[in-house]
Amino acid sequence: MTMRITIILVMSWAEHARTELRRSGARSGGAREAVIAYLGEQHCCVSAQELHDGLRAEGRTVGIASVYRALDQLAELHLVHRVDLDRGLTRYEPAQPDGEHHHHLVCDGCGKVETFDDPVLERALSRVAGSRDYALAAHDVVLRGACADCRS
Amino acid sequence: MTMRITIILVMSWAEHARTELRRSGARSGGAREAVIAYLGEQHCCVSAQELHDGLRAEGRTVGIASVYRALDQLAELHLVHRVDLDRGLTRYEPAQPDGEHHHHLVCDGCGKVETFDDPVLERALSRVAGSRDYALAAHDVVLRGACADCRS
DNA sequence: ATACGTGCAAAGTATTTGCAAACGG
DNA sequence: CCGTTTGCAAATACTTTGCACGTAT
Repeated sequence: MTMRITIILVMSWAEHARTELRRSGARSGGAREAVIAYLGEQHCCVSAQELHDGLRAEGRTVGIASVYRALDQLAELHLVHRVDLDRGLTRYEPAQPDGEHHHHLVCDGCGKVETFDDPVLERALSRVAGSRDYALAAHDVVLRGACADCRS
Repeated sequence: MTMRITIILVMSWAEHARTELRRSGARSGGAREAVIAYLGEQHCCVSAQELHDGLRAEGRTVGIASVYRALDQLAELHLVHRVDLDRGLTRYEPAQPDGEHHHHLVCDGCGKVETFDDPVLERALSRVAGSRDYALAAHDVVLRGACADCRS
């Protein structure tokens, strides 16, 4: 008789981020920990200001400079993606360790942000990068238009 | 006997922009004219500062505020596209009247910017927008990576 | 003539940096 | 202890706005 035991190791993004930070030689501190905890609960991108305000609303007061420093550090380790949806405002979202990601669809009317992913799109992007001999590190795709509600 | 005369009207982007501005009810002035002339000579996107410096180098001194105002107005009429390649810095490029456009490939190493366009990519984007019932107004695609030179 | 265009300076917004104090390993 | 992290304030970078004056139509 054979028994097969499968252990599924589920590590949340926040845990993953803490692990990678430790591995990179960083110490831990309250401000960055708060940023990680907050980001881990987001399903889509947030701006530094939103993050700052969100933490304040939870009672954790963190200097805005520390928010930016934490985000920089996380981006450096590829733990967050920077997303530019509005000009002049950077948004950040947790990056999945397995490279899984999505893109954004923004409604010009109501500002609503939806996400999507599309294998054909991804293949087209890889093909373009390959044909120009670029080692692709990141890619951003933003679609803008009027959603069904805003058109009716 | 029938004679068919085909007149191919080639209008430069700058001429087209002037025409559209006039049609929109705008008057003409030195600052905006300098911006249009400068943009018309660009093959790819430039920032407001680059444009301002470029004009100054040519001896045409234009207030930076007028540069921004001209760019806003041109963007409003869809005569220029705004392009975000770096966070916190908007670039502008002439928009072809026929909707023809390209996307950008940025080298993380040397900062070089190349352009590309790809029909498969465009179709994939249209399909995504359609499936979500969005009337697509614009789309931005930026690929980032290391170019062949920077990898060797 | 009258609104639009322009330049300057001031204000605004997002982000970064200098520095001294607090803190973690 | 010693180097990292943090908060504050000041600095920076880019862009917008207020206002007085010039200019095109």
